[in-house]
Amino acid sequence: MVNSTTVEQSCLSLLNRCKTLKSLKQVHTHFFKSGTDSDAFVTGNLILHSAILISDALHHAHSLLLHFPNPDAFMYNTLIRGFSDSDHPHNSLTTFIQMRRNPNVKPDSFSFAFVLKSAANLQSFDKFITGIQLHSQSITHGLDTHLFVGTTLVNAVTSRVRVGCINEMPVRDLISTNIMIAGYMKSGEVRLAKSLFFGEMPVKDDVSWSTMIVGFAHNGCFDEAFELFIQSRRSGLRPNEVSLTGILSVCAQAGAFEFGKTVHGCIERSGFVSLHTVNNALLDTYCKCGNINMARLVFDRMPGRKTIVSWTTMVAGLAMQGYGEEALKRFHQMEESGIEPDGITFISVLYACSHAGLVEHGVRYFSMMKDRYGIDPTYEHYGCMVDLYGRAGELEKAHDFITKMPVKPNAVIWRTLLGACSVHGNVNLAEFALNKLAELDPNDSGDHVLLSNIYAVAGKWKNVATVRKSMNSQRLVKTPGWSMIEVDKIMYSFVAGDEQNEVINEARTNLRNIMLRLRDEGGYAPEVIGSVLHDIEDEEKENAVVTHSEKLALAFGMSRLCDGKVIRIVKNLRVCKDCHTVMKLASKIFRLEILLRDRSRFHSFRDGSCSCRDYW
DNA sequence: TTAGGGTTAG
Repeated sequence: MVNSTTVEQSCLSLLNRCKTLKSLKQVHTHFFKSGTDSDAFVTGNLILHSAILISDALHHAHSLLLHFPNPDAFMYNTLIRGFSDSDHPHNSLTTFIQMRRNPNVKPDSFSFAFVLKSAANLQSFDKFITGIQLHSQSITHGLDTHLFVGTTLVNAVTSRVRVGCINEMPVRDLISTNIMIAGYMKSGEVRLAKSLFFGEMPVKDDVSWSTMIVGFAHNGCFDEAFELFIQSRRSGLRPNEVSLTGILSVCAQAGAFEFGKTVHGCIERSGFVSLHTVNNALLDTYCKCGNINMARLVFDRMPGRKTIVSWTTMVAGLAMQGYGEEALKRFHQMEESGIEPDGITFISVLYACSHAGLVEHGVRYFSMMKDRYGIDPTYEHYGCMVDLYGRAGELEKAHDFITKMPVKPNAVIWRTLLGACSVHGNVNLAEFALNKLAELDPNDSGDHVLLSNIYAVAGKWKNVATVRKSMNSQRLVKTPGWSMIEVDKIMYSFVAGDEQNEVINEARTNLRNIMLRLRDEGGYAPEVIGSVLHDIEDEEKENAVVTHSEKLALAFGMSRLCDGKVIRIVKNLRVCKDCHTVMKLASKIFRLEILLRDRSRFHSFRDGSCSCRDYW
């Protein structure tokens, strides 16, 4: 008699040799003939191989599950995970719901962890939670077939219930709890992640800490991220390759140069300085913090052969700071070193051309990408080309390029054209682009604000009023602008129209004095026309413009940072023209170096001028 | 018995 363990082991070894769906089906036929295909372990592994280990076999895994008489939790879990990485991630959620409907199966920690991850990636966390909640209610009430009963119950779901629902998990081990924290963080549920991490995890590992740290940053809570990193060090946790790249990415996102330098020191001491991943993250941090000299140093001293990520990061970093020629030089060095560029490299190359006004070069690189390297352009590449022509003021060429694109232009493409129209004041083309945007993505308030600004600059006040009215009726709210500045390794953020507090008051007081000196010594007059504030009095206009968040950050930095230090500001939106003028004047009158990272590039202000050459 | 987590280039 054959031992069942032996049968299962031989089944596994057969499956492990399968690399294609075809060979898997042959093995399946073999199982069928020997009668082992009715075994749950065998089918479970068939599903695992088709859903995860072999490409393009997910549909086969699904059909295996559908045809198996009594599928178990392992099979459902495997399929939930398989769908989460597929073209139809939503099927993870439906598979989970099917599992809940099967009275013979109970979800375990794997089920919750996998489906939560999918839900977070789909950004449908609320639907997922609501779905589970409603479903458990509907089971109790005998309404199983009506999964989503209605909005009344949806509205009744409170945070307390959400936590309760996650507590349904029968087993909660360390790994699944870590995945849940990541899921909460990705879906913006910082409070729930914190309550799990601080309240319900007596045992944490390095992944738990890292998940929290990068999760905080993902939600804009940079101070909490840095604080937790410090706490993790204090509690004796030794950093590793992944946690270091993680904290560096937090510094890069925040533009936290001082904290980044501390982490750099920690890397030098820990011996992780020889790792490519860590070096690449460090390089990116210096680029995103605007310190191109440190970035060059890290890049040039990188041990061993540089990877495509190292080269592309360097090219992108140079491009962002307006060093177009050097970015292209590095690109050619990359080619010479035998590393073949990919689509992402070309995005950086095209970006470099566009921000340095190198139109002809950009056109050549765009052709080279396809002709020499066989890379098909994506929407991002097309977007770069529209930006390239648009920035250079060749708006008709930009429009012409869009009409000749082999794919249907998306909202980003039209938005890029709209942005260019705004810079160059082309009202007709702007209206045309906005009409396209109204079809594709009508809810973006930024688009309406841009058009309204274009009308304002052209003096078309009636049109401005119409746009504002339509924004109000559609309840479109402007994205609030914020700026951050790092002082003594602490990130201070400023939001226009923020409530009063000590920091804001300090910034406001200092700002008033700064503005007076700019007016008296620099001849500053506020830029009010383009600020969509035509319907209020002049004096109010000035006040409203004056309090843009980057000005508050500047004033705060000037009062807190010692002389000679570069003022580094990070802003979430594009800098407005008036703030740009203020930064230029301030750099001259107060003999300051100001570095402003906005949504699209770096502005380096020195002695009254900016590295963007007033073009952004 | 089979499975799972945090990170780096636009």
